[in-house]
Amino acid sequence: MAEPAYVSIASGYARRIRSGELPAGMQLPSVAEIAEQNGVSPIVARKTVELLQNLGLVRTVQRRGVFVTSRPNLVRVSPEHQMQDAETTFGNESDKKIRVERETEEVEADEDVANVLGISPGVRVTRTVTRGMEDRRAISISDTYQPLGISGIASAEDLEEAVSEALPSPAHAEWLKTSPGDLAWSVEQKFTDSAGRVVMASKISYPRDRYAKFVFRMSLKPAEE
Amino acid sequence: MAEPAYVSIASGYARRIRSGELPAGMQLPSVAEIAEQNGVSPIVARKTVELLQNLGLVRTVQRRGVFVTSRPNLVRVSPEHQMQDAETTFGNESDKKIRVERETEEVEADEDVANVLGISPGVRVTRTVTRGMEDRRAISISDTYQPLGISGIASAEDLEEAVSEALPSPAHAEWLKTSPGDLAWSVEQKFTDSAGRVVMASKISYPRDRYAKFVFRMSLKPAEE
DNA sequence: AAGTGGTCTAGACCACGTG
DNA sequence: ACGTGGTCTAGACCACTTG
Repeated sequence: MAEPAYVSIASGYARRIRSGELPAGMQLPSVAEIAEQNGVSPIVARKTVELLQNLGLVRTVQRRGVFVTSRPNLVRVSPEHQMQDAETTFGNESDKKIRVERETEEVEADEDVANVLGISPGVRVTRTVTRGMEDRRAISISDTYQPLGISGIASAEDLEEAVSEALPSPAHAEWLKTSPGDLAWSVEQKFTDSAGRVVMASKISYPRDRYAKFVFRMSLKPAEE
Repeated sequence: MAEPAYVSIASGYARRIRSGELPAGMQLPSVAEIAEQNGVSPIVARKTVELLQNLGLVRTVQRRGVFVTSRPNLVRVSPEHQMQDAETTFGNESDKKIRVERETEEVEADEDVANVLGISPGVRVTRTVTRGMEDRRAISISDTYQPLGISGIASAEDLEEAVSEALPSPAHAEWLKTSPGDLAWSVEQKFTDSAGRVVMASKISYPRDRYAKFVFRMSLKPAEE
């Protein structure tokens, strides 16, 4: 039960990236070159790159090459409110300019949305699409739903967030510029008020190659009653 | 830019699994059969299975086959305290018997541990290994470090958790029975007291095929000061 | 003995970005 | 025109499980 070739080759690159020998933005050898240098077939070299990609250490750009991730430690700190300003969400994590754009419209709730909000399908709700970018690269996109007449989360008392990996919706995939079949980080948020009503629900997608970790900070002190 | 074959084949299986047509525990056709049935080569059929695996819908068992995940909705609810009893951690999520075993020893802090706890390398600390299993299957393993003389988290005021995917340590991989190169969910916990001292730090690994989501619940009400 | 997943070889074509 | 990542074919061997 020896270590597969692609694991040991990837370990070498991982060590050199973590040590700083291969700095952010540097281009790695092409798949063909990795294959040649290590005496393996291209398909094994490709698995090497896939593993490094899943580890968040490199990202591949179609028809250009493999690059060391520019921001391996970008973290997403929770709680994040989709309606707050960009600086509060990402401000302390980045030195680059982050921009957020929003579009709001009134739509009829489909089955999923109705289910989350606890209303009937077809009822009209407010939908806000929020797109975040750093420089010119997409770093997030979300669909936020609220019952009509509610805006903001002032009345919210509790927040539940579920982190998973999932195939993004077509609209999310297009904004994040992910390839078909690529997974994305998915965070589903649910804000509830003291009566247990859901006042806001969001589904946020993040490109996997931009986030190394998801950080949650919480106080263990009891809330005042 | 059409959809790759392995994505569309996987979508079909995903739909049938989600609809319940393929129930939990059912064995999927073998890679060779999937290849034949869909008129593609085995390597494409294999990518199909890999995608379903990354979606958490199936899990593969070496030399036996591919099976629909038995518990696609098992969630890990935070905050989880490594020292608490198993029922509190997992109780409301499972109807099967969950067992936790612990081993505590005194060790010298290596560089990583010293760094997290804010002490010098070589200083002796308490290390607790916690292993969780459901039925006979491993569902978690963690290394918990505490400064000597502190036990429990009674003095902790804040908790920070970082979720990522990572290659598990050899000891973790062995317990979780993952193959070399397999990623695992990794949660790094840090409990700090009012003076900002780290009173407990844990690194927990979870097998990816056992957890569909990581859920965090938090109160938005201000803590009492 | 047969079947399985996991790894691997040695090729191939495509669409697209760069020089 | 060339190199790139992405996809794909048609085979192969291994270690192990199951019947």
